[in-house]
Amino acid sequence: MAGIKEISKITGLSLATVSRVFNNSSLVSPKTRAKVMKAAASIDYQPNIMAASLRSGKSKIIGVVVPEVNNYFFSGIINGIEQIVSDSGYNIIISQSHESQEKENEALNSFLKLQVDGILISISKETTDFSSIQKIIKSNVPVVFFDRVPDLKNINSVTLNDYKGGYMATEHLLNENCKNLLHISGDSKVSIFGERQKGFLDAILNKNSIEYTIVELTSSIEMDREILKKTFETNPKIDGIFAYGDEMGLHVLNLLKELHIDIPGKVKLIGFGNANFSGLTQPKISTVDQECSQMGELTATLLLNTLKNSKSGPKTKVLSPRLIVRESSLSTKV
Amino acid sequence: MAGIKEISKITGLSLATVSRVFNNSSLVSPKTRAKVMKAAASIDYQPNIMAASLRSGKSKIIGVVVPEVNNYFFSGIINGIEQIVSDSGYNIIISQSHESQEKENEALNSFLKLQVDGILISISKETTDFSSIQKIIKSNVPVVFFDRVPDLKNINSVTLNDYKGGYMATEHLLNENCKNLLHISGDSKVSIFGERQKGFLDAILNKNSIEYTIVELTSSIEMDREILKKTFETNPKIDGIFAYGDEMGLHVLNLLKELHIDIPGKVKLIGFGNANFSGLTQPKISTVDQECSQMGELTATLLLNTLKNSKSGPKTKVLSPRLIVRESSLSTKV
DNA sequence: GTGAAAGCGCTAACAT
DNA sequence: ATGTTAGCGCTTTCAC
Repeated sequence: MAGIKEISKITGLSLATVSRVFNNSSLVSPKTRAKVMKAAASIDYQPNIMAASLRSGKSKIIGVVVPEVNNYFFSGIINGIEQIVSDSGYNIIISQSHESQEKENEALNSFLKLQVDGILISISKETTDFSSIQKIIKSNVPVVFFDRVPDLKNINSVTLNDYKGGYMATEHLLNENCKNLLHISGDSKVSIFGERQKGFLDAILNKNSIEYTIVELTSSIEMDREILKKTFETNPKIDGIFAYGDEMGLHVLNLLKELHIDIPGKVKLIGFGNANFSGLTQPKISTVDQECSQMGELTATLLLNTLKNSKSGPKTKVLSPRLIVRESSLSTKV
Repeated sequence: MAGIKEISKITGLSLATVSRVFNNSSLVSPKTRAKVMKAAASIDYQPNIMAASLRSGKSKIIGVVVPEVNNYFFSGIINGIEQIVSDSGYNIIISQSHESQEKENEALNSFLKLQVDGILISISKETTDFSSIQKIIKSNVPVVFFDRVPDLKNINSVTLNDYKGGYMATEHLLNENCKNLLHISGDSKVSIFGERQKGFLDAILNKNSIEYTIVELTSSIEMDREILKKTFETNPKIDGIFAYGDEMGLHVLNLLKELHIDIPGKVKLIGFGNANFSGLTQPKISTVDQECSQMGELTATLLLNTLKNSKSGPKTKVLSPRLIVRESSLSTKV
């Protein structure tokens, strides 16, 4: 591995000067800079980040923890992050928690050992013990939470207004003349699902003659199907469904087809998340967009700013969701 | 940041001894080891990987480059890799090329600067210039290619037998009595798509009275739809379609529904990749499974072995695909 | 089984 | 504008 020493030898300049060239210090003459760059090219020089980090205390690495990478929403966020971070000289490293508290802690520890300069994280559904997270915060590594945030004070966060999203989705069903709603909720202890549920309830509040059911599904899809089947049998008057996610929406679509219940004829359906397949189903699933790319960009920007002006106090940003009306929730075919 | 020095101070032992404890050197007495561990726990010690790497020349980091992370296949591979690597003490860092040669090179360079111990990569569709890759290989960082491999000699690789997959898919359509086949191909210059196409052609070879068409789609989905529409108009006798991927299969499904052509009644369809949504469509899409998890595991194992026995010569592994028959290709409804 | 000391490649005072 | 030098936190001979 050819290093800075080699370049110093070739050019006859000191290590310091060579180093300065690569750190864009203004205190180098153009001639010297050119000479160094030429030598660097000739030996195919790659700066050793490890050494630089060790000395400077800055690794130029940002750690990102997401529950799952194979997910339209999170991968959209990652793309947003990459976009912002790419020309700032930082590298990002991605870890998946696979919705496990343990793996999340492992990832966080790895990041610490790697001396990352900052951490971006959306916590797992399972995470209820925030001690690891608080350890990180105390260790003075800046953290920005996105989408799924822990219930802690004084943290940086970028979230979606899930309450509003739930409200909008429900309101849309009501506008389409649904009278008997079903909300298929995720685990309401997870912040985002709880908020969507609240939005659902508040949209119905004060509306007359609207009935509703809520089922909270947290198990396997096979079990969920059975529960839903029972729900439809018990409650055949259901004419509007708000599913907490598009994937669940797709399952509902298939289940109702099996039960020979027409969507949107008999029952209207709306999902959440604007997954890539939601516009490709039959009928196309109405949904709520989560502005993932924007969320990624904001999250990264927030961290980058914190990295610049060390102490600026915790910042919070809440994005507004966007209703996307497609075929599954419309009485009039499009 | 509490370091090894701190522990040395607390325990009264030398730096060397403390270091040995964390490196599982056998030359430490159990008593000493216990004392060190206790001290480490008391100050919440995290080893500094940067410093260790710098000194030892081993970063314990493996870099992974994939075209896209939001993709059932690649994320499956990543999971496979994680599984193998997790209890080996290595960290993995993931970069996306987004199918761009330039971003791929950037990722590779970042890895080099980070002094990764090894690289796992599936090259982008765009990559035709292998100079960056050859640079890495020459730099003695072990590389294992998976799925999409460059046309180079003496490389480690784990691939799917895409030829066989194409053959199987086509044979299946023939067995279902299709007489006029359409193969929707990806860019045949990309190794995997070229192989699938060859498999398609060979399966038809020597079969009597089978007609076929191949369209190679490499542009946007809107353009692709137009091309396909024309193809069906020009060639109304098509009764079997082999699409190079499940996403394209889904598009075909929707397009044919618009054109009021029944699947599988009038036309049989098979995709490739076993994407997560392919079993959730109406009808469910028949496909070819790529054994992604197994591929990830093998890829990681191959690298880990190379990392152990430095020079063992390039290894090559080819996996067999698995036919998954669902509704879209069956005459008899399931 | 343990310790002393050199040094990995680079940066950042400080000096010139 | 350039050079000298100390040292980041750890590993690793070599000595005892």
